[in-house]
Amino acid sequence: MANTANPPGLPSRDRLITAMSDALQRRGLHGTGLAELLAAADAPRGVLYHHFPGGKTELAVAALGAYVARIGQSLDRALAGSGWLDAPPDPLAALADWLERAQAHIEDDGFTNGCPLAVVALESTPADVELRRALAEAFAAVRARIAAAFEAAGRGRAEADAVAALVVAAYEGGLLQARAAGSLEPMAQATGALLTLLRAGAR
Amino acid sequence: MANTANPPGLPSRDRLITAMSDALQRRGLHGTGLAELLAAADAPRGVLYHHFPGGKTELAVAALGAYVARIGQSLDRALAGSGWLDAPPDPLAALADWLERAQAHIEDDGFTNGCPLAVVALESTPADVELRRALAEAFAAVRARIAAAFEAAGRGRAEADAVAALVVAAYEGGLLQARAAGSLEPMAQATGALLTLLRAGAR
Amino acid sequence: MANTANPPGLPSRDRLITAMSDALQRRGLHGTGLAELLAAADAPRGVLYHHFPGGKTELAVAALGAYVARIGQSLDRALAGSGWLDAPPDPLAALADWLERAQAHIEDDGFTNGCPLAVVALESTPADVELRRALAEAFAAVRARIAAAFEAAGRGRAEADAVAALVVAAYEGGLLQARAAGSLEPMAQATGALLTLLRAGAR
Amino acid sequence: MANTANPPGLPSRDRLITAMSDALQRRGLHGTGLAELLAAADAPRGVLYHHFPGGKTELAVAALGAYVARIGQSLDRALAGSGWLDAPPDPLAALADWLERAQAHIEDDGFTNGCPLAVVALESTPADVELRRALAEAFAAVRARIAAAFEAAGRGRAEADAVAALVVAAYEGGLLQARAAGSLEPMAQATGALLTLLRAGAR
DNA sequence: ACCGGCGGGACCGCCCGTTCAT
DNA sequence: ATGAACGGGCGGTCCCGCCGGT
Repeated sequence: MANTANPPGLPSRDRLITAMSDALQRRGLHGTGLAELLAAADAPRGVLYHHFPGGKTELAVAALGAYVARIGQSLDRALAGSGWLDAPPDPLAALADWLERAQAHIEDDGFTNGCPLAVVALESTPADVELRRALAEAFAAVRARIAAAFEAAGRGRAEADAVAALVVAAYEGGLLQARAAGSLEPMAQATGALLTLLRAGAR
Repeated sequence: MANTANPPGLPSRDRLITAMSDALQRRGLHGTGLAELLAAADAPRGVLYHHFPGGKTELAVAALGAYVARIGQSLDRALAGSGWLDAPPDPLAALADWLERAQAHIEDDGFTNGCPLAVVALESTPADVELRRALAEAFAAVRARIAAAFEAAGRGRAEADAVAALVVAAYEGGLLQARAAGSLEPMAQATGALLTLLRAGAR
Repeated sequence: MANTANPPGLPSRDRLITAMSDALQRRGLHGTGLAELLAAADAPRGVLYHHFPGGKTELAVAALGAYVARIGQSLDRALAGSGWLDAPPDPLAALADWLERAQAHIEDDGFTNGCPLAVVALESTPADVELRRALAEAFAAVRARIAAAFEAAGRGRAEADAVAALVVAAYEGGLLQARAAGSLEPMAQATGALLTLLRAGAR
Repeated sequence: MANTANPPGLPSRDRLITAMSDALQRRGLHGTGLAELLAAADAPRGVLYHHFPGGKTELAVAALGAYVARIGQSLDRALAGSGWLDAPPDPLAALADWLERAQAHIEDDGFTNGCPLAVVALESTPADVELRRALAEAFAAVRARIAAAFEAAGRGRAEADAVAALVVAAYEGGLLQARAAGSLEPMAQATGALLTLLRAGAR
């Protein structure tokens, strides 16, 4: 989510994935040329097709995978740490914290970075099967993680799933409005309203 | 929002705008070539730069403007018609209706069409000043329309604004997840949860 | 030769000619688009083809004609004024003066303006008949004017013609080197050497 | 200087340079499209930007460099061979020979080929920094070569430099008039007058 | 395992010329 | 006599994918 610099110590495969992940957040898939990726990763043309025979698309899929893995861990840490000893965890507080930190990052880098999942979701067509499959899995995984936390906190399965979808939607839709506005305000409003409503609903 | 066919009766300028609007919903700005726009609008290359000296970007700005005008009218009709005679209007019911119809459309066309505002918001960078300005105004206008309805229904100004941001976010974030999933479910869950929470909050 | 501003008082036909003359001196014929000419002349597209049905080429021919007329007058004034009362005129001194003033202009505008005749001569091919005819006449007229002055000063016809050709060549070739160097030096050297040699030859 | 055919044995990079050099002599930089260059060099579009990332301009710079190298060698051969055994070399005779041969070529190809240095000097603006730098170096190198010969023949440094500038100017300005006239005459007159004056000046 | 070179298609922008209403 | 709209062709640039050679 932050604007990751590209440490030259990593293998070129990883550097390519990082570069693609970064580029997706900034300009999306079609707005990103291989040349800039290769330059950013300081890799020659050949290694891309060595590691990713499927070319640009396969690299994008890998970048999406890496991104979900990273965000999944981040959520896990936040939601798991929300309970104290045996006390029941409070996913709302954890979520509020997580969103707070995320928004701080977003504001810090001046709204240059969006969500790679979201851009690709909007740039791809149903014909882009690999991308769409990766996206479907990615979003499902994130929602599942959040839904599990709400279920563990006592909400029903269906309600937890719905709330998870709304949480993700509020994040993505808020971030997107923040980028458009060049200001955190709409995102802060959206997530704020969401948390208020959820807290009220939790009674 | 639906996939508008391009009536040859309209002037070429309008046909270009329609074509761009359509293309943005499908593949985004960078994924759309001028060739396909011109083919869809049945227009030669020269007329584009005659009507839009700023080229692709200026056309995109125009398309975003046309889109927001269209959706603004749609919202106006829905939210204005929600009151019956002198009875106080019910924005929640109106919104539910509107979302219902929108989702029906989205499912019907097989998730080929997203929101042009959202794609461009994610594909553009802060350096794309014209686009970002257009987007900022567009989203602000939509939020204002929704917020006004909630304010008219008795909510405070700040709360109405926040709720409006969340409504837009839920729509955009839900649509985006639906496209990724190739299924309406996540969007239905997100909007469903939103309406449930809002109804509960309204008491 | 100087960088002529475009007084809005003149008829549009003349403004176009001035604009073309200017542009030729800066970027040549192929480097100049009609759009910038029309903008510089503040004229709509239609008037160009009204006054110059032959389009860009015809306008260029007219600009070349206007340029020779202007430079011809300038030479006439310089060479005619070189004699005092009934004393025999001294074309060398007149030429030296003229070249001096020309070079001052050239240096002043930072080598942005070259000679329109020269550029077109080098950009055109034998197939560009109208241009080549205009150029042939233009250069011949200039040479004739100079040759006449030398003949009047007592040189033989053939020698005067040859010297005139050399004078023109030294001017054009010097100017061209000055542009390339971004410095007046090569032109000053060339014209200086020319005048020295001519003075020595005149004894 | 002559219209070089393009031997398919050479690497594509060299074929492109040759093609550009040729085209510059005929129609100048702006009058030359990449398509014809690529066709003449029998090269696909990609290789141009592989070898010349700076595009057309970088190729033009390379072509200017190749041209000046070629003409430099030609001058070296002519001027070096002008002395016999220990006899002092006669640059005037060598120059006369060289100009004779050059003009024969020029007349033979029907004034289709000019000097690539000259066209670019007149088509470029001070803003075209790479081109102008290349041109400055190119002309300076040619003048230096000629000046050295005159200095070796006993003329002073400053005089030799000035004469060299005049020689180059007479060549360029003469060639340019010949193209315009469609006849060698003006160039023959200019170079003839130059040599006469120089011989007289040398005593 | 790497990498420079190649291939040619497609990108967006602008070109110059014409037409048809004023 | 003006000027807006049109017409497509061509401008230079950069694209992504694939080979050879090492």
